[in-house]
Amino acid sequence: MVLGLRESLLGQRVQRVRIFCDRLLGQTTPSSLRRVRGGRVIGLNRKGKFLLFHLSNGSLLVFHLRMTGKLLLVPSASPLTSRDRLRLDFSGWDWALSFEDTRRFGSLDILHGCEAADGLLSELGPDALIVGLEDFRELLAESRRPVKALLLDQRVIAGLGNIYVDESLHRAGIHPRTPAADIPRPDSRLLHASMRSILRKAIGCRGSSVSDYRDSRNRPGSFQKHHRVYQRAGEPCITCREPIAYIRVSGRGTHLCPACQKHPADGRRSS
DNA sequence: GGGCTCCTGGAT
DNA sequence: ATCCAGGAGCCC
Repeated sequence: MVLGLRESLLGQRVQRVRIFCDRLLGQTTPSSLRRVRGGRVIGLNRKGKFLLFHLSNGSLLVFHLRMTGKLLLVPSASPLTSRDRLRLDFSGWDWALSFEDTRRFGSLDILHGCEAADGLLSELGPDALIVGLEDFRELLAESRRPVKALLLDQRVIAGLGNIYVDESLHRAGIHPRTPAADIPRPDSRLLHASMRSILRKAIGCRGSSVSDYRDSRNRPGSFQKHHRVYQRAGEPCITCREPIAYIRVSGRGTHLCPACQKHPADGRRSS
């Protein structure tokens, strides 16, 4: 998402911001909206699941798409629809940025100057694509929570969601309920590697479109074609043909292969 | 940890 | 009608 937006938006000057959703509006103030106007997009980055628009006037727009959010480039002349939650117009450009979000869980925070370092982003753990193997191992070693819960916790490690956690654990052969600290060194190396390669590949595929995700040019992602467990309950495991199971782990629907991903306690319990 | 909440819509 | 969903914050 960032890559696609960056090539089109970088250098554009914000002409106006319109918000059509009370929830989104509640997160902003009229004065902070005013301060955004006239700023040029000088940087577009990602931090975990947050999208950061740096403007030349010191404003920082922080989007989070949550489950159903989309940032779409639309012709600036295109009429507003009931799906539009926000519209960003740019000076002298025939494209606009539209934020659509069926379930309205998405967010926009507008920060200025030094505020940018506070709150929100400061709580985030290291990005899953940046954290090194040894730091990753330390994060695991410090907790006995189920490894799935740990990987989903953005304060521990930022950027992973339900799909990529399930896929990473499957490829590393780790049961999602394994206490993180119990993961042996060879397995944590595997997990670190699979997490990185899956995220890189998924980004290359422009994400996974389980239902309605679209990139900024309204194209679905294609990584769902490479899912080995997510939404494959009952279908044979790619590696061992065992049917993929569906369970609940720390409140989240979880897909795994019961044969490839053994829980360490299973052996003890059955003997 | 588990459970509930914020929302809307699709599948069954 | 009921269950489920790419997320995450709040409560006990």
